[in-house]
Amino acid sequence: MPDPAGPAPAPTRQSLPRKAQIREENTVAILAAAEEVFAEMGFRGASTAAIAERAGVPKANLHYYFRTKNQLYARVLESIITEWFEAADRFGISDDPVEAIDHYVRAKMELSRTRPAASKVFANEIIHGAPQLMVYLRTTLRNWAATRAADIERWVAQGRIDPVDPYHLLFMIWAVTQHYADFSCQIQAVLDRDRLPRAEFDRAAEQITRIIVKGIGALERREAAEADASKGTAA
Amino acid sequence: MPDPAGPAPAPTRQSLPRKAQIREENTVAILAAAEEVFAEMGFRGASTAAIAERAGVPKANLHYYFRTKNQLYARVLESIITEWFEAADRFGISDDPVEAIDHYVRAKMELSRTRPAASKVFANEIIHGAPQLMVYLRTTLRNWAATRAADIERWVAQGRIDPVDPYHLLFMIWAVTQHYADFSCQIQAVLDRDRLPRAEFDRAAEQITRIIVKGIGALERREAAEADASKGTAA
DNA sequence: ACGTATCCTGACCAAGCGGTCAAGATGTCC
DNA sequence: GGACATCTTGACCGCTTGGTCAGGATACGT
Repeated sequence: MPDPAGPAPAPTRQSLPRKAQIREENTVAILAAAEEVFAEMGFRGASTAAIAERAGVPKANLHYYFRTKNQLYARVLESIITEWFEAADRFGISDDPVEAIDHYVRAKMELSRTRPAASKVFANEIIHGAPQLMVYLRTTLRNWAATRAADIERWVAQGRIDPVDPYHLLFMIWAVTQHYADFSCQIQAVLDRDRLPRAEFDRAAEQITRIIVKGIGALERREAAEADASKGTAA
Repeated sequence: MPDPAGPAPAPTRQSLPRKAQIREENTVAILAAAEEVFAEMGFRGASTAAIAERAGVPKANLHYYFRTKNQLYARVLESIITEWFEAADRFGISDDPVEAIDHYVRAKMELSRTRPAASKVFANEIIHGAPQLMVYLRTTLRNWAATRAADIERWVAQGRIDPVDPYHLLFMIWAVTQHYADFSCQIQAVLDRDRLPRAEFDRAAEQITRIIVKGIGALERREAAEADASKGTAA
C-alpha cells in the first residue's frame, strides 16, 4: 500500500464501492478503446489484443469483462444507438419544418464531430449488411422513421412544404450528416486540411440546412403564410 | 481433349490467343468475386480462400494471378475509381447548373444501383482512413473537385445560383448518392422492402435533384433570367 | 515432335487470431 | 482476521489466415 491516503474507498463519485468502481472504469476504458479500434480496422480487422492494448489492460482481462469479441462489439453498437437516439428526439422538438430540420441536422452534425468513431462503427455495420443491427433497423428505427415521415407528410398536407417523399428526405439528412464523420478523411484530403475544425462543421450544418429547407419549399411557403397572416390582420 | 470442336483457338472475341484469353477470363472472374467479398466482409474479413471459391478457382490459382491480397485489393479499387471517374465527367457535360447537377446525380445514382459492391468497397476504404487511396484523394480527386468548385463559384458569380460553398455542395451530392448503395440495407429495412427496384432509385434521384437544385436557388434564378429575357425581347 | 513458357493445384507452413485456464492478487463482509 | 467473491494475468490451445512450393498439365513457337 504505497498510498498514504489509506485503504478508504477513495470515492470518485458518491463513493462507489471500490470493486464496482474498478469494474466501471475498466468497462468504460475497454468500450472506448473498442469503439476506436473497430472504427479504424473494422470488426474483423480489430483484434481483441489491439483493443486491450489501447485500453491499457491485458487481453485476458478484456475477456474477463466481455466474454467474446462479438459481445463487446454488440455493446459498442448499443451505446452508439442510444446516443444516436437522443439526437433523434431533436427532430420532434418543434412542429415547424424549418426548426425541426435545423435542430436535427445540427444535432447529427454535432455527433459526427464529437464522436466520429461511433459513426464509423455504425456505418461499417450497415455496409456489411447489418448482421447485428438488422432487428433494430426493422423495429426501432423503422418505427421512428415512420413517425417522422408522418410528421413530414402532415407538413405537406398543410401546404407548409412542397410535396416530397418523406423517406427520401430523411435518407438525405442521414446521408449528409453521417458523411462528415464517415468520410472525414476524404473531406480533409479534398479541402487540404489535416483536421476539420468546429467552424467547418458549423458551416457545413448551415449550408445543408439552408439547401434542404429551401429545397423543400419551406421558406417560401412560410413567408407566404406570414404574408397571408399579416394581410388577414390588416384586413 | 473431350471437346470435339478441336484444339483450335476457340475465339470468344477476335480470336485472342488461347492463353491470353484464359488469363483475361480468370483475372476478370477473380476481380469480380473480390469486389463482392470485399464489399460484404471488409478487407480483413475477406479471405483469399473465400474470394477464390466465389470466383471458382483454387486459392493457389488466385495467388498465381495476384501475388498478394493487397495487390488484388488495389486492383479492385483501381477499377472502381476508373468507373467512378467516367460518371464524374457528366458533371461538366453542361454549363447549366440544373442540367449539370441533374446529370451528375443521375449518373452517380445509376452507379449506386448497378454496382453497389464497388461503392461499398470504396466506402470501406475511406472510412478506415484510405490507407490505399490517400494519394488518389489528395491529387486526382482534389483536382477534380477544385475544377468543379470553380464551375460552381462561377455560377454564383453570374447570379445563376445562390451563394453556396461549392465544396459542401459537392460533399452533399457525394453523400446522398453513395448512401443509396452503402446503406441499402438500412434503406430496405426502413422501407420494408427486400430489394430496391430501379423505380425507387429513379424516384430518389428525382427527389434529390429537385431539392438540391431548388435549394441552391437555381430554379427561381433561371425563371427570373428567362422572364428578364422575354421582357427584353418584348420591349 | 519437341522444348519452352505459361497455367494449375494439393499440400504445406509460420503467424496471428479468439478464447481458455489455473493460480495468484485484491477487495469485501462478518 | 479469516472466508469468500471478485479481479488480474502469463501461458497456452486449436483454428484460420495469407502466402509458398514442387510438380504436373496445357498451350505455343518452331
